[in-house]
Amino acid sequence: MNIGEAAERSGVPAKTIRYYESIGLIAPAERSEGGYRVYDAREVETLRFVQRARSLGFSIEQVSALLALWRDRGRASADVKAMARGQVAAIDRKIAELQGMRDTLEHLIERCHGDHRPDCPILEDLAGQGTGAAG
Amino acid sequence: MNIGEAAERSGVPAKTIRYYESIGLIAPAERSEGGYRVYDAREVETLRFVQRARSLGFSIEQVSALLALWRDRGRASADVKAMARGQVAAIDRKIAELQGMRDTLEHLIERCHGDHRPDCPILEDLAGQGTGAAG
DNA sequence: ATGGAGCTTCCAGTAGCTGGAAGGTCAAGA
DNA sequence: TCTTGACCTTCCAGCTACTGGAAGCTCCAT
Repeated sequence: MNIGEAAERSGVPAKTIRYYESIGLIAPAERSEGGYRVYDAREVETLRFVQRARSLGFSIEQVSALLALWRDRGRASADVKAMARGQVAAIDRKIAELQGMRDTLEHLIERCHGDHRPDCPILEDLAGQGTGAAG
Repeated sequence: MNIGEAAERSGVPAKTIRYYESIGLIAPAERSEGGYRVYDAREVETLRFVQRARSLGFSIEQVSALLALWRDRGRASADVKAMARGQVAAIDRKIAELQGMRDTLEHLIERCHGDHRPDCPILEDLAGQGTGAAG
């Protein structure tokens, strides 16, 4: 199949497939006589794997490592589990950071009249604090 | 004061101050005879404002709007409040997305032995699912 | 032969900086 | 006066992970 169909079946846009190939995340596809990239079911499966891992927040580099583990039939599941745990920890840090921002903003919003008057604790806070308190 | 001191006092790196100037977020600084940028307390205050707003997750474009509101002594606080509410909503969306990722990963981790054996539900899931379930 | 969908490569742009090179300025010390 | 070195200047490149678009080639149906 051509790249368009592979894109449709894997959920990875054609443009992105070429990009993944260009950075070496996936192997260069075979080419037809006319120079078109040709894919089979196996490669679509790989693309799906990449897609799913990306949607779970793994970076390209992490996906590359996961792909290697996936292809290594003899690998220890502990390796994969450790990566997943690391990813959960990273996500937790991001969530905590966002929560901090959120709480600060919420607090400011509560104290802001939100009417036609110019008094606004939100701006006053932004102006008054030196370093960020949310991260 | 020179850019180094302004950076130290505001918490915004010198490099970033120049960047902010280059994109028009802040006004071009005065220059000394030798061509050095010169700052006063007022500009440091502006930089702090920017720093704080950025740390709360506002985009450069949003910060630009907030700066305009801040400088407009007659503005209605409702405008600011609306922006802050929008920002909270955006943060909430991001948190929800991350929570989804987190929960999926946590679930997979629970089912993974994490030992020397190659069986790993994490990889199996990544390979088996078509489209992402976390976003 | 022709039209159009789909493919190719390559360049540029997105957000928000950050690092580094090459060189100018300034104040202190010998 | 000269030198040293910290600090400043501009400009270019690179980071993540794509995405859009231009110019041109291929393939298939009519």
